Amino acid sequence: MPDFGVNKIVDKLTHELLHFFNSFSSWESSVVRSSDLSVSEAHAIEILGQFGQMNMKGLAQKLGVTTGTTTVTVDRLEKKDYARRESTREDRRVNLINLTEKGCRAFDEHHKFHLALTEQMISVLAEEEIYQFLTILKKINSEIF
Amino acid sequence: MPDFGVNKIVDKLTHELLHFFNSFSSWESSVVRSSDLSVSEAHAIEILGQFGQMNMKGLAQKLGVTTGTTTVTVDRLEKKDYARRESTREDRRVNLINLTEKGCRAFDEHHKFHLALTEQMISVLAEEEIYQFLTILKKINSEIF
DNA sequence: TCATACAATTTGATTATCAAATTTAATATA
DNA sequence: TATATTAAATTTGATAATCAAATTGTATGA
Repeated sequence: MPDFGVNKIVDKLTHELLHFFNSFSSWESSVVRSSDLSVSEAHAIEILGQFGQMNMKGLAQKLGVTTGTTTVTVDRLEKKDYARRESTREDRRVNLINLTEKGCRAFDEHHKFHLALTEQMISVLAEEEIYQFLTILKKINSEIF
Repeated sequence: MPDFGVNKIVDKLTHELLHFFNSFSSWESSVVRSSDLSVSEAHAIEILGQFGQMNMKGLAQKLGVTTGTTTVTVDRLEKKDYARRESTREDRRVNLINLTEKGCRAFDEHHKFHLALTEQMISVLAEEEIYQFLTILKKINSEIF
């Protein structure tokens, strides 16, 4: 027997999630377009800044693209001096990708925008909703994504 | 005088938001790649299915891209019979974009994935958190995005 | 009527992406 | 030890996505 109350909330939540995601997406690209970086370059810097150095495969996974695509992106980041490859002794097939100092600065710069957006979100929420939001996102991130 | 309690929660929330957004993003592209549609085509169908027919400019805005890009996307959707342009009598410059029957089916198909994802999210939340999440997203969407 | 504004398209270039093939290195096993 | 297998990264060849700027066709206000 269907529970219409629950079904309705699934629809509503889906709608709000889509709105949220699409808006976040446009916001992100407009922020990036105002910088020296392309969207995929910025995305890679964001991952590297957040998680620290990693190999091509890991970066590709985090970016959700193939390693071929990631090779191209990292090529460009190296050319522009935002990142560099470092080969490891343990396994000479592996390249560890690091942010350069310029890359770290770009990360901080970009991250400030994210912090500002979060502040904006917080400003429209009640005190307890802020903590609820954090709790909810943590649960979803750890158990689903 | 800085409030360290609040600053810390901004950082945490930003971190979780980024994780959430990036995961949602990869999820979306892997869902799309398993279909006949490209990412931008799917995105356009998603907007049209959600909001109904709209003109090129409106669609471009929702997609967060230029009208030139949108023209190309709609060209492809028309070629594949997912959407069609309809010119209006009131203003012959304007094209209203509609989903075809095939386009509507594709939207439903894709939307089912979104509903399933939302169900998954709901399944890890407590009853009251589901409503909190909806309330929070509504506030952010209406007041910020 | 005519200048201005506007919606959409086109143009020309760059960037993003994939799947598949290739290269190079590590590892297991016969 | 030789050799087959697996694995990381790159390259290749093709297509898709995107932008800014120029263009086209239409509306509208002075």
